[in-house]
Amino acid sequence: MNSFEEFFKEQPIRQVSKGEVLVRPGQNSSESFYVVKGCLRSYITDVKGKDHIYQFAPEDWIISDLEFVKNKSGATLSIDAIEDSEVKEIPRDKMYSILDNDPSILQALIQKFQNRVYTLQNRVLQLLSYTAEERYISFMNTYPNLYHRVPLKMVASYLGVTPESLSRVRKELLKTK
Amino acid sequence: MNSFEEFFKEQPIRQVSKGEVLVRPGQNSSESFYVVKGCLRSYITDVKGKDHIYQFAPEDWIISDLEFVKNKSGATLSIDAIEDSEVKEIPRDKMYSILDNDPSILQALIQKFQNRVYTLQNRVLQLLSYTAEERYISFMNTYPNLYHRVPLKMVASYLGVTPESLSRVRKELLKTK
DNA sequence: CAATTCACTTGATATAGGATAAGAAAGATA
DNA sequence: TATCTTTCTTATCCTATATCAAGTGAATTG
Repeated sequence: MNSFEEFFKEQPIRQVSKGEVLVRPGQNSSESFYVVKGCLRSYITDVKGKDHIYQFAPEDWIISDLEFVKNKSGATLSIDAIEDSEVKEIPRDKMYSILDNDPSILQALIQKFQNRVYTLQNRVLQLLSYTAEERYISFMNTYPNLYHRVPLKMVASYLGVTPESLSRVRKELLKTK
Repeated sequence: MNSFEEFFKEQPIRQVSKGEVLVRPGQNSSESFYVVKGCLRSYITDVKGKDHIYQFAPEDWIISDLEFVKNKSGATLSIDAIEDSEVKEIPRDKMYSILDNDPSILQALIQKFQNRVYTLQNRVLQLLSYTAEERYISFMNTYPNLYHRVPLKMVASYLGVTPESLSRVRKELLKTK
């Protein structure tokens, strides 16, 4: 065993249909999911009942609420399927057992975390400095295979704008080009 | 040697004065800094010449541009001192050599990354869903020892608002309480 | 395939926060 | 202590984006 991917591949495939919820807010039997086919998303629901998408996970991505380990307070992550999907899942405790002592696996995980941090950092900096239009363009460039596949309103939720605004942004872009 | 902290502690202390720049945009001899005394910050300067603070590092924090390893595009990280400070520094290659093969150090680093991701995630979710006022309150709660020590305009830059707006927010808060 | 729900667009109006400008306060320097 | 510089505040005006409200089209489902 020398990688997560291999570990995931050993797991049986689980079919999930569009709309199916895999992780619920507050639930603490959390898992990681490797997406074989389809697309998942993770998101929080704020106090006003509005969703904010934290991450999309199309084919070959791993998604989890691992990052919420330390979470004491309100923020509650959910994961659901936005397309009919096939996933392989690993419960958290099993996940940790993989990590035990093999330096090469640990190194690989560090690499993954570094990528994660890099991505998040870019998102923070874009949220701090970009307009809605700039963020949308950046999203299309960064995820060229995703933006036409995910409903506009979810892209809006990921970018931190309303669907109405994003619709207008898109209209403007079509005009200009 | 079983922790970063120990490794840092072995290094000699370097004095830096307020305003001194430790890492310049584009420079690739990057280092990590452990802050013994004072406070550093990392930030990018966007195309319009505006600073956006990515992180503060008061006593006992480690700050680096490690996270910018993969950065190809325009964004350029800088690190400077916002108070007269004392730091211990480790160049990147030395940093990597520490990580070589000791699982316990690797585990510790993974833990650090997990915390980092958790923090960044919270920041993303707050930027997506909070008003300027809510972000300011959250900042004060999260960093109670920092907000009164860092100039308001830097807090504003960290939160993604103008100093003028933050000043107004603060005024409102004083009224309401 | 009719019905119902969901996704997207468009328009009118409202608002949080930005930009600009100027002054007050507080620190730094000489 | 006086001068210079930086930080913070306050006021006015302005813009990007939100909100509210319909309407249209597309997709799912009975």
